[in-house]
Amino acid sequence: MLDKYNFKESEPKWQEYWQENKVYAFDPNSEKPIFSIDNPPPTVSGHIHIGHIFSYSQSEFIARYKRMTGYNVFYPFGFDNNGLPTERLVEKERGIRAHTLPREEFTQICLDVASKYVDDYKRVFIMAGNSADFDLKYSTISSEVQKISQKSFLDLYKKGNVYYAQKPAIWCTECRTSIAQAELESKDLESTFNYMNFECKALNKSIEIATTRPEMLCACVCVFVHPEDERYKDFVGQKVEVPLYGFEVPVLTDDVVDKEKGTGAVMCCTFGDETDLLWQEKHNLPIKVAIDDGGRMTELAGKYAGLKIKQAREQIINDLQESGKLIKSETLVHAVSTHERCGTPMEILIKKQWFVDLLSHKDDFIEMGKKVHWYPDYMKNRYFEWVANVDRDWCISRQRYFGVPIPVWYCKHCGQVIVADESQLPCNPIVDKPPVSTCPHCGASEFEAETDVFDTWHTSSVTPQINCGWGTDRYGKMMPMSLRTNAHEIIRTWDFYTIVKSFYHSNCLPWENVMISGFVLADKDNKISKSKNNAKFSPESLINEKSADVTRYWSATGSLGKDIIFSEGEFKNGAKLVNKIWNASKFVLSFLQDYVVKQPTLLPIDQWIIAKFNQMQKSFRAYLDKYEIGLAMAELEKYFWNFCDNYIEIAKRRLYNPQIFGQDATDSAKYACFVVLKEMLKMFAIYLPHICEEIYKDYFEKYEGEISIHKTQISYIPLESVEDIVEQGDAVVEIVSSIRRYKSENNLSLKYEIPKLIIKGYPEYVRTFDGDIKAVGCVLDIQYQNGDERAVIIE
RNA sequence: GGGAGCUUAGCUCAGUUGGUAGAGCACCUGCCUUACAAGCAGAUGGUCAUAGGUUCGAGUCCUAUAGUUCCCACCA
Repeated sequence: MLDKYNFKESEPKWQEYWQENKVYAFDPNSEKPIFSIDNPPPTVSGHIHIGHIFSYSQSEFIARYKRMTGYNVFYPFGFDNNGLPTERLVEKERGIRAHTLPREEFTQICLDVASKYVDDYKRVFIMAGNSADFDLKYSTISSEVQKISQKSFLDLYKKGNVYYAQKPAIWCTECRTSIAQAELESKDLESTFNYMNFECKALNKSIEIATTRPEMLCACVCVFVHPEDERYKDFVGQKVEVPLYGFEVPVLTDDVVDKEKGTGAVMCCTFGDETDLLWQEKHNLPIKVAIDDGGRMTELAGKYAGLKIKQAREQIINDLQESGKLIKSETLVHAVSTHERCGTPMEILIKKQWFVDLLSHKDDFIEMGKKVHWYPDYMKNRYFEWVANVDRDWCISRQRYFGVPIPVWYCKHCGQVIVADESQLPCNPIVDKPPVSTCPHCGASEFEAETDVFDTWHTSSVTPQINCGWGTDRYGKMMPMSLRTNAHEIIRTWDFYTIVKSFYHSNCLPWENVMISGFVLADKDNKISKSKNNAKFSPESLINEKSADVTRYWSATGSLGKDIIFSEGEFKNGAKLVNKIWNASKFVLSFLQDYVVKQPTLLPIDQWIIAKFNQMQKSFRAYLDKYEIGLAMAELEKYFWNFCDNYIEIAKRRLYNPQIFGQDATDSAKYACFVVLKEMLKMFAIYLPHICEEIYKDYFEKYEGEISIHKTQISYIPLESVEDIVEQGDAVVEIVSSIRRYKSENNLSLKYEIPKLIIKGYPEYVRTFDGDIKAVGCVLDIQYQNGDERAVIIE
């Protein structure tokens, strides 16, 4: 072995080796039980960040653990490179707007940009030592995946779980598309509460209303007051005049109105917000469209037509003020639902859209959620709460360009929906022909292609179907998958929609277990955001500077499901550990050149270190079986430092001096060192795959026979030992510790030889270790005495 | 407004079923000891957020309170 470990040389070398030799490949012909992981396809929306490394490493540890404990691990790697996130990336990077370009041209640019990013993502994940099987790579824009996504739609259509309807949908005026409830993000925005009078001619008095959206005045359909509000009793049933526009609207009552809010009288516009929507349906109010797809005022707004919402609002407030109609305007901060991708406040527009029925099966989704094992368990609450709060069906059509096409045509004559035939998939209705030549409903023969594409989640919600080969024999055998891994922010989207799809398609769970990871925070309060562009947190610079192993070590120090603070200290500990593993291995192996493995009669202290190893591994496995990667590593680490600081110290005199202690004693130490180091390295290989491979390839390969440490199996060390050997050895460490304390307190060198030591109150078996205590404690003579309390007396 | 997590040493956090408070880092002391000074040994340091309760016994279980973070709702 070399003197110093150089990760800069070692890490790329082994990464290449693993890829070339397909060390992590899934074996479809293996007899071993399958452990399948539904690994999240990262959204191709920009550069990979440290949060990716953190959460992907955590689930990757599980893949390695399962691989090394008897499973045939199915660990694919996908990339979510279609849809709005990718479009936004392309628009930003190229400085273009999708709707200003011909569709084909824009799609081609998206494909080019996405493939560049996919390659880059893959490169960085490999740099981080990720052990996914990249031969199982999928991309959500590929034709294979499009086929499954469209098949999912056809299946839902056949089963009546998806429908086409013209109804109010959540709309993003920036992205010019409908979006789903799950894509909304609540944001506190500053706004103004504007008070104005609606005049009632019949009563010759005015009703005062307050609104944050005065630009919607033109779409006002009525004014609501609370039925028991004494102030406005007279107005109920009367008509009032809308300021600036002059048309009249009725005053109605509804108990949703909050008497305390604003003036207690509220104008209802179609649609200013979701309450308006509720009222419109309940009171069957007329619909007036004030805002268009791109967020500009329509003709309805009169002189404000063509203005952006914000501009129109400013101008109308101005006009109200000038005409003396504005009573007052107060600033306030209120929660506004915005599109999570761009931060634009949502609007409600009536459009024809495709919806997946969620509302009639909420109970089933809850039941499914109960059958899944969530790690950590409390994270399931987020799922249940979300499902309980879902109040609209899932709108899956997007008026965008770069995505999976909705495989549908409409009869130009009667509007009949014609869906593609499964044999046509993947299908692009703009190019392809419908499966019928005449409309089955009216017999007409002209059709209009659907130009919308699917919501990206419509595709990513079928990753289990993609992974398990939906439609092939494999599917039945592989579903449900063993494990889904993701961070907590997409429980309500990815996890939820995946459960919905598996319920509708196969009435089975998509996976048995879900492992949730946290986020990386820069400090106690701050997320590491892309906008801050903090270079020191970039995965590449961390890996280049600190090594992939150390970066992985830091990922492992996180607790399951919890956010982690970026900590220099943990990187330091990781670097120390890697260094120590190297030095300890180098030292131990220097005594084991040309070693021939044979199990000798083991000395008690050698039995002790092996027995402790088995004990540690048991708890290590128990933690990993619960996905507690950090606690498992801590167990291993603790054992390792004990091995170095106590066991090696005791064993090394035998290794150095076979002529004094005899061949049997030396063989016993050699065997224990050999076997413990080998098995420890395998366990460390889960977390620190590079350095462990380096040592394995240099030394242990010839004993194990596998071409990589990552193809070996973690195992217990066979041992026939006396009872209580762990307690016995621990007692020895305790005594040695007392001697060390004495020397430290008396400023003595640790090699100072203590002339006489009296050990009181320890069990008889301690005498067995007489030689070990003498050697490591540097004691010349030991006497044993009985006693009630344990004591170590130095004379 | 509803829900969840967290609150333990100066810092970052462990603490499985209740049984004498733990680790790492930092700080301090000592040690060149024939793998490693990027090392080793040791010391200091905590009313386990607060208040009640259950119990022979509570960091752990129950109830309330406070602080904090997150999720959801609140958009007139």
